[in-house]
Amino acid sequence: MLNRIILIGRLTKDPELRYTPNGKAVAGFTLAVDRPYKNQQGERETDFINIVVWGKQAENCANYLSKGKLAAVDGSLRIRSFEGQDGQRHWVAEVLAETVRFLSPKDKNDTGVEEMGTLIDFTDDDIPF
Amino acid sequence: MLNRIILIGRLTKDPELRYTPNGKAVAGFTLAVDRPYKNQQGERETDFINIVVWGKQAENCANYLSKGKLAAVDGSLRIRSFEGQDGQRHWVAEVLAETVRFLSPKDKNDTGVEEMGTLIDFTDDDIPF
Amino acid sequence: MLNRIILIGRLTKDPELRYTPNGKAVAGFTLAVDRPYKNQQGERETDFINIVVWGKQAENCANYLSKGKLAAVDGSLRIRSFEGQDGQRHWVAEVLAETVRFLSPKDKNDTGVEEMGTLIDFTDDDIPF
Amino acid sequence: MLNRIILIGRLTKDPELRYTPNGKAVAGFTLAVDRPYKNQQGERETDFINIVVWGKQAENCANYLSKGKLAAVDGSLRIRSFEGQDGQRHWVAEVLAETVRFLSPKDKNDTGVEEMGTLIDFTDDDIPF
DNA sequence: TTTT
DNA sequence: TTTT
Repeated sequence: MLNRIILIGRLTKDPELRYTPNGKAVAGFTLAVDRPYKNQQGERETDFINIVVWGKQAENCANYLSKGKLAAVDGSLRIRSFEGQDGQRHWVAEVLAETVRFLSPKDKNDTGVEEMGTLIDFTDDDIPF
Repeated sequence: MLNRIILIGRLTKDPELRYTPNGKAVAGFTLAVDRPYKNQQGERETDFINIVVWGKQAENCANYLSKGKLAAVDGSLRIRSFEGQDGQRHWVAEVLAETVRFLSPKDKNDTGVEEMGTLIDFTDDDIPF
Repeated sequence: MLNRIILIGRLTKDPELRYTPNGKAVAGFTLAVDRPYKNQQGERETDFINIVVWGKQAENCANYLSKGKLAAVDGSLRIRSFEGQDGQRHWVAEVLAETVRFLSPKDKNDTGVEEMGTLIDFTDDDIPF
Repeated sequence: MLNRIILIGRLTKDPELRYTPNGKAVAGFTLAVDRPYKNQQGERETDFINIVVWGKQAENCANYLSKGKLAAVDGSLRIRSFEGQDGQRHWVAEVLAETVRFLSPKDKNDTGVEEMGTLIDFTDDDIPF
């Protein structure tokens, strides 16, 4: 019915870019997202969350993101079921990104932010009321 | 850079449906969203938030939503500037809905939920990794 | 850094309520969240997402939610690692709910919505600017 | 019922820090949030969104944020009504921040991210199922 | 200009 | 009353 997730974190590795048989680009990477509080042992914990992104944005991610870079993801949570090597059914969570934003400055002498448009292009007519 | 808002509330009136000169449908309505806590006077407060939705979803809202109905909106916050009747510049906030969900059962003998697809149709190829 | 997820779906079973050794209530349930689009075979898919909620809200969920009821969850995504029965390390995703809203009318003759306050209580002083 | 907004943008000015009569800190600032697409004139538009944040986080914002800095805000949208200088009732939108994240590196030779914990501290007991 |  |  409604499924919306927003994450900010750092890439654990460079993105992996693949193409489907029909030539559509798809990129995958993992985001390390620190929890805001410390646990009972006084240590900060981190969730490692798999991200999948399609099309032009996948190629942009492969070009502009790399290990350690800060990124924001806006998408939805998918629970994918797959057959394990043990013949068992397993589930894996991944975030299907609708939008990815690049939050790390391009280089150390630059405070700018590499940005990426969404692929969805709303028409911005005047509203008649 | 990133602008995402999710609301659940009740319509204060029936939606208004208009068409732009180029024939594009646009609907507007106000959502009454109760705050989760009481204020110092012990009363529950409410935010009245204007929603704008375009295209096929606008027509669906006009058909399926009405005063008092419960709805969820997923979209972005816009601050629109306009010239007041006093010649002054004013600002108004409104939510541009990307998705609207109808949460009120169709009728009293039904617990189902009227649902509306998004207009954006992701392709769901197999992920090659 | 930032981890926010909002879901609307139906419970696949009644919530399970437990207590930790130190007497803290915790409830678990699974939400069936339909995807907004159909897949290539023309069928609607569903994500089954595990929810965990603590404290007073856990007890409210156990009292007011049951199989098939519609609920909204606002929380964060956790990836928990555990030792499988096969001695292997596995990961499971779950949503730690900060807020749960009950969206199903109490009974068929009622269009009202059972609501639950958040546990977090902001003070609502006047803003001095 | 549910009111959640997540924004990433840049401060248009330094934050303003005030204290209520009862000594509670409150900070206000405006976030410039670029829209992801260009309008019909081919220009990128921006929403200027007022943020309010209370308590310890208000003081952290005053200390670590300044004009031009990148920040993420997670909170709720409030529509506040006030008496205009013309005796008229007006409405203003503002975001009550629950969490603010500082996304600009501390200085040019540092890619780190200044971070701020939430004030809300979940207990992280083991989940008994 | 406000809904249950 | 606007940021990069």
